[in-house]
Amino acid sequence: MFRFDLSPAAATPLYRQMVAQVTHAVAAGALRAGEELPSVRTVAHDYVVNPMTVSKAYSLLEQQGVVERRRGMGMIVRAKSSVAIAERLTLLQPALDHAAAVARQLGIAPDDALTVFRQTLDQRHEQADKDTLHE
Amino acid sequence: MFRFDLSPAAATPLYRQMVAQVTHAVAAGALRAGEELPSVRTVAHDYVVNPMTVSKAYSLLEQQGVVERRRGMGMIVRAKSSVAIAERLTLLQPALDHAAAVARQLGIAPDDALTVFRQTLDQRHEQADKDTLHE
DNA sequence: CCATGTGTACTATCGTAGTAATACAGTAAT
DNA sequence: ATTACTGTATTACTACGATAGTACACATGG
Repeated sequence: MFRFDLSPAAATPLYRQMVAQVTHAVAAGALRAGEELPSVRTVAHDYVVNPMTVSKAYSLLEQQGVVERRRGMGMIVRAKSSVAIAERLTLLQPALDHAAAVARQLGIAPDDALTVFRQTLDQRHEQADKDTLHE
Repeated sequence: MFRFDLSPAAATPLYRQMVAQVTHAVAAGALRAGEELPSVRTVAHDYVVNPMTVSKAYSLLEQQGVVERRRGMGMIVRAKSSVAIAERLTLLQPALDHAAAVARQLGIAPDDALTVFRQTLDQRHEQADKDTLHE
């Protein structure tokens, strides 16, 4: 079952965090067509969030065509199981644009920015591997 | 005189945009110690925002020790003219962290993310060069 | 049918953050 | 003192996110 990673304190609202995470998981193929999302009430209970907040996120996901709402039965993933690498890069682009803009404002050389980004990516991968072992 | 680049429609509030831009400019050495920032009312007029919004940004900048407020006289840059590359990279880090997190959620290989980031950086540099010519 | 599980509509309320309006406070030159 | 700049404190308005409660709609299995 899909697991969220929610930060109530973050600046980005909870329902947007959910939307982004499901969208990314579907694009990456971690969530496949036909899979069920956890029920509104389950998520609300597990993450101590209001059911309507979850429902709001699911509604948005339906608008985007990512999931299919089935009243009385739960939500299932609608999109094709995995998305082409090109489309996934499109989703990544905004984050990269922002990072590049900041780098420029700071007068940081592209090479330096790239080096640090490489380190950051490596760290995340190591961390992820650890997490996987613990499951 | 320093120029802002404000997007009223953006998700990040105006006053935070200002804080970030001044902070970055000072760190990069584009704004040097003793330089004056444009007056609250000037900025308010030029960018069609409320003077208090500008003042709020300036207050935050003072708290951070970046500028010095002088009632009746305007704000001047207080920090040393330029900051070590290491510290500038610290300011860049959050943006890179976010990009790396999204890349992982999307299941994008580090090499692919790096490649796209390199392209993005290059585009920004070309664009910046063009802008400079037009000034 | 009914109990229990799904998701939803609607309305009201609360808290917070961002922004705006007004009136005030300090400096400098005339 | 006056004028014309500077920044500021206080207060209020507004929008948005999140919550709460209630009532409803659909599916499934007993």
